[in-house]
Amino acid sequence: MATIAAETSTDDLAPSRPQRKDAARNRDLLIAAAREVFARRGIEASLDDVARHAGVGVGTAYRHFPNKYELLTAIMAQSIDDFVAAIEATLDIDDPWAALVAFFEAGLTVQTRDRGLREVLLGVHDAETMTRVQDRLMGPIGTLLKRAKKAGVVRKDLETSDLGMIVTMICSIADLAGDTHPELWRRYLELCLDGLKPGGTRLSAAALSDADFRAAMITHKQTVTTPPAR
Amino acid sequence: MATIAAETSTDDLAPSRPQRKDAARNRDLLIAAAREVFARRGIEASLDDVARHAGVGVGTAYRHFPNKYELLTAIMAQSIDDFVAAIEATLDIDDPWAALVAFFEAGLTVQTRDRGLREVLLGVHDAETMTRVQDRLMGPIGTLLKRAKKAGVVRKDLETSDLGMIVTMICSIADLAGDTHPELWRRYLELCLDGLKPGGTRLSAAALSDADFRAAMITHKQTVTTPPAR
Amino acid sequence: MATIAAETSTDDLAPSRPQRKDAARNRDLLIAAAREVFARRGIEASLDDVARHAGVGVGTAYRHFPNKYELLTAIMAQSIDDFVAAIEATLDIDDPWAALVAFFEAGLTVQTRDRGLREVLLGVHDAETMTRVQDRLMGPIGTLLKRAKKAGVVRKDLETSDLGMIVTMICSIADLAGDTHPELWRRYLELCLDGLKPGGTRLSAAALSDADFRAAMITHKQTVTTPPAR
Amino acid sequence: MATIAAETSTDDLAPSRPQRKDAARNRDLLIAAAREVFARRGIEASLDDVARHAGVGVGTAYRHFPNKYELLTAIMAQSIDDFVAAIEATLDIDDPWAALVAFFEAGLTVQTRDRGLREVLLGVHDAETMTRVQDRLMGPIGTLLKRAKKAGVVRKDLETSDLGMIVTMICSIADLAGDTHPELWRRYLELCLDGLKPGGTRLSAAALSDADFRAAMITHKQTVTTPPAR
DNA sequence: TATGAATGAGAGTTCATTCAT
DNA sequence: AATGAATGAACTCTCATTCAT
Repeated sequence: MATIAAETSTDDLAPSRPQRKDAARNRDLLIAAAREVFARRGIEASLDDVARHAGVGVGTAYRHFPNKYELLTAIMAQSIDDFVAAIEATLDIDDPWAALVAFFEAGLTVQTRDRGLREVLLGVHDAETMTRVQDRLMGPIGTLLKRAKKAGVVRKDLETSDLGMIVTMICSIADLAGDTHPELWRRYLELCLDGLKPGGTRLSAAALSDADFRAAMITHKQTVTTPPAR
Repeated sequence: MATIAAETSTDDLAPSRPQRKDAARNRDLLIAAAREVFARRGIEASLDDVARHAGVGVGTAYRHFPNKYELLTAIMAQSIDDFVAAIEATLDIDDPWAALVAFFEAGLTVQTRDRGLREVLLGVHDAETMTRVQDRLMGPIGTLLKRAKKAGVVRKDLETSDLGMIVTMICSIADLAGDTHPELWRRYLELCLDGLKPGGTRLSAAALSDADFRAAMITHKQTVTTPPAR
Repeated sequence: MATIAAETSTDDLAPSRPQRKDAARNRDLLIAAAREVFARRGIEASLDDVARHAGVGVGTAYRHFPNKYELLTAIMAQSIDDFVAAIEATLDIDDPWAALVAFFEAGLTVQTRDRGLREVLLGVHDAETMTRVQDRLMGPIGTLLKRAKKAGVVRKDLETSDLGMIVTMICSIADLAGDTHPELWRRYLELCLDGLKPGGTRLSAAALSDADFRAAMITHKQTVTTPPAR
Repeated sequence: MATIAAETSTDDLAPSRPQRKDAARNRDLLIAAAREVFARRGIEASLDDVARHAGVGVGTAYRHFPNKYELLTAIMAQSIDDFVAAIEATLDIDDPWAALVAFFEAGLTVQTRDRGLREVLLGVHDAETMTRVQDRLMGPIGTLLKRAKKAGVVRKDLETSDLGMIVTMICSIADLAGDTHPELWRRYLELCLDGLKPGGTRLSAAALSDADFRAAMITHKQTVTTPPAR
């Protein structure tokens, strides 16, 4: 619900900087292009590609965003807003199992469509973004799981971190077959869901604690994008 | 058991080609070095690094492999050798369920240890090697699955491609937590295994056909470098 | 006294060109900003910085000056105004030696305070402005020198160009120590002054002719940017 | 005498790396090109220019030197060696005044020919190089001055730092007129030398202490080349 | 006329790939 | 056959200059 990213505010009262017409348009073009390019080719795509895709020069990209890293962060802030919003919405579903299923579907629908987002949520991009995402998601996820457990619709040994891990795990289906079979992930979600139901065999490995899970999503690769540079 | 890679043939008599042994040795050195370097730093590591690690010049790498990308493929070939051997070994296990579990464990044990290998498996587009690998794996996997189905220990709607997908999917756990929790993947394997048992809910998405699965592992994303490009 | 730069003329009656005043004001703002920015950061500072400092857009800078380099030249023009005025004032000093000393002090006081100005003086290649400046300076300097020679307070082999060269030369002291020892140049001026007195040894190299001196200050090094380039 | 820079050592005993034929040649080409380009255009010249001048690709430059900064440092080490050697050689001159004159001529002959060297010796490049230069020069310069003073051939109020300042100061003549009148600096050296003789007027500003002088040569500009980067 | 957004060439640097030795 | 030097395209980022508003 809350928005990290932009504020296309009421442009009638304060005419502080009216010029924004074309600039705002280009900014939007850039963001759209970046979203598309990163979604398709991953976050290693070059800014030249993004600019070309937007139909502007590289310099324009650098006028709007101080560097690739910030552009990525800006885009992802939006995508993550959508992501979080979709997940928070599932809290309104009464049936605990349906809510859980909805949670998975929401998360996966968003992530499977966007390779860049997947990479960012795998921690390839930066710690800060990840932390903010986690701050907003761990609560809702915990709630969802608690309710499902209380209702007895999931196995008792399931923990919060498991849900995150499972989403991430199923995401990788999209890396393999996303282009040609964009809905294939549903099959594996359903398979996994069956595994989440009560009555499963004892799990030999413990789940990550919440702290470890958060750390795992952050400490890791991080090779890709230049860090904030100071 | 069978080896794709080396052909340590026996022409020690004709002194005309004394290099043969050295060449094979260099090839192995390179593959070993590549696996180590890529396993640690991912496939973005430079070939110079690999060559240095192998104690040979870059040129030598290019004598053995037309490009980085074929080297990557070759690595996979070797790993897949191990992998295939391990899997073929599971055919000897009488209990169909135990055999299936052994299959997963074999595959995952190999792949979770090697970041580069995982990236290659998710990203390679060398049709030929992939094809060869698949030629060797699809049979055994099919057999494993058929036996499990006949014994009634897995759901009927499971298909061969599912097993490959699931291995790949669980692999991604290692991307997240492999460094700090190297055995965590077992938890999610067990969860998935519970989902494979009979009595699950109907799956809404069809599995990939064998052909599509093979294509999915091949057609693909261009993570590495533009291929030969002319 | 006379001003190259501004022409705050008086057309307040005809409302056809009410901008005239604003334009002149902007020009002055720009020059002031440029001098401050360049004085502090050297002439490598960007025009965006200068414009921001002046509180105008870059475009405005380009309306007033065809390029960075002409702006630099204009700065010099202003400084030279001060410089020339200060120097002309020394013509009123009766004592020929005191007048000469006053000339040096005037020139150096202005130039040692401004890194950008020094860089421009060492590096500008705008023939026209330089020429105009020289037109105004060569006369007074010649007069000063002539009087000093006639009075026998300087060596006979001194020529007009020498005085300019010496000023420029001593300026470089400010590049070295201007920040921490802003008055150090006086020491080297005094040393040089002692060298200008009669009775020195024969000079092995001829002074530049006035024409060559003017050319030397003009023909030149390209520190700034490639000129208009088409 | 001692050499910081290279060691074109005895290539007959240890054939450690024989391949160096072409590589060494290119390295030499690069150094020669760099010296020429930097001497002519200053240290802001681009590595592309240097490489083009050497007839090699940029990549080659980067094979031999990790970055522009190191290339510059390497070149300058050599030039500075020459510089220091030339100056040290003047210690062998018996006549104190002649030695002093020789010192100035040696320093200026080298520096006036090379704009890049001038910039480096003005502190534009890096602190370490400067420090090393100073370590080697302050001693000899002090000796030269002491002898001249004892012999009574220079004014008593002259200090070590003055000699360095004067060289730097006269160097700027080369910035102005070096291209067209490469020997003009001699005129101003002679003028200054006359000013150094005993009997001058009292100097109103104190000389820099040795420490301040060293600091002045270092703390200053430093904007130009990228520092070592960690 | 003033603005500041857009442009694109150019700088430093890396690395897959080629080729002389 | 092996080496490692050479190449050049590509990447990120800056800035003088142009141009639509």
